[in-house]
Amino acid sequence: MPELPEVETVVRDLRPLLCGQCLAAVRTSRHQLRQPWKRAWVSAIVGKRVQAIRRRGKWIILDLESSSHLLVHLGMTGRFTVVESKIPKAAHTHVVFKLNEGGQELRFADIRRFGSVRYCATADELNLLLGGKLGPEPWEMDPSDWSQRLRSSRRCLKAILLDQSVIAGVGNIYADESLFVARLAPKQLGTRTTREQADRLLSAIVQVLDHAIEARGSSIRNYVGGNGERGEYQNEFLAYGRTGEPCQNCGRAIACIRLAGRATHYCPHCQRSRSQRSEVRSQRSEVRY
DNA sequence: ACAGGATCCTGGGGGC
DNA sequence: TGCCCCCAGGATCCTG
Repeated sequence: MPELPEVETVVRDLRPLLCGQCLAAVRTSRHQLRQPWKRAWVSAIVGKRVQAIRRRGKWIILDLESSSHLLVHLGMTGRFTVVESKIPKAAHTHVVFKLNEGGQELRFADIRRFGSVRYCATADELNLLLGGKLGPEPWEMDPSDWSQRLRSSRRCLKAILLDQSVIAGVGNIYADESLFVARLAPKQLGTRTTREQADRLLSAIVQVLDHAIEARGSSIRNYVGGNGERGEYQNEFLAYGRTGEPCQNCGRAIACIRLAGRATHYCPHCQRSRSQRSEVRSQRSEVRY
């Protein structure tokens, strides 16, 4: 499931392989992706050089000559890799860009077709697609702005973390991991978040993402980096996918509930909300007196 | 206005 | 062994 660390890994892998290369030909499969491929894009792309490759949230942006762009999203099962042209195409390969040097191809494969590849003729078109609907990158988030964003939402923290217009790049895995590190309840409402908790959560997000990028992201099912290598962060999960296993802080079992339509893993003891803590305190005092 | 749910899609795993 | 059903979840659309 490619989230920010996986997308960042793909971009870092592809950068030395793509920058300066010319896209010499484009082939597409007959299966349409989420964003239908337009035939006119082929002639617009062919012959253009890749000037840069970068990431914004979970989106991959290839900057092409004459201020045009390729915008790629890996969805759930997308793979964006450079491979030797002679290697047979994997199943579910939907778009292939032939590179002018080295006998290689840039291939986009996606089993579930939740991903997308599209062409933007101008920077304005790209900004229109991404600009309005993506919040700041976690490293660039202003802490007081972040606190404000949390406190003005009546949604639970888990739902807010998944909202790309609030903070860009966090998905289900890193939302659970960040909330665990910050020791905050996924169910806690944004409006009930203190400034101290907001600071704690933002540091946890940055810490978890930095660590995951170092490990080349998490390979759960299909994900591989731009060079085809898997990630290793799945071996370091503290909460995600560890239902029933002991919490590394307190030893109690990690629970799994459904929040914002997503499986949510957390420690019911370490990640209690303030109201839950005071409930426990009053129960204890009842027992004592 | 906002929150939550349904939808798209395929492979893998569990149950029978 | 084989079949059916459910689950995984990012973005977007729909509903209350």
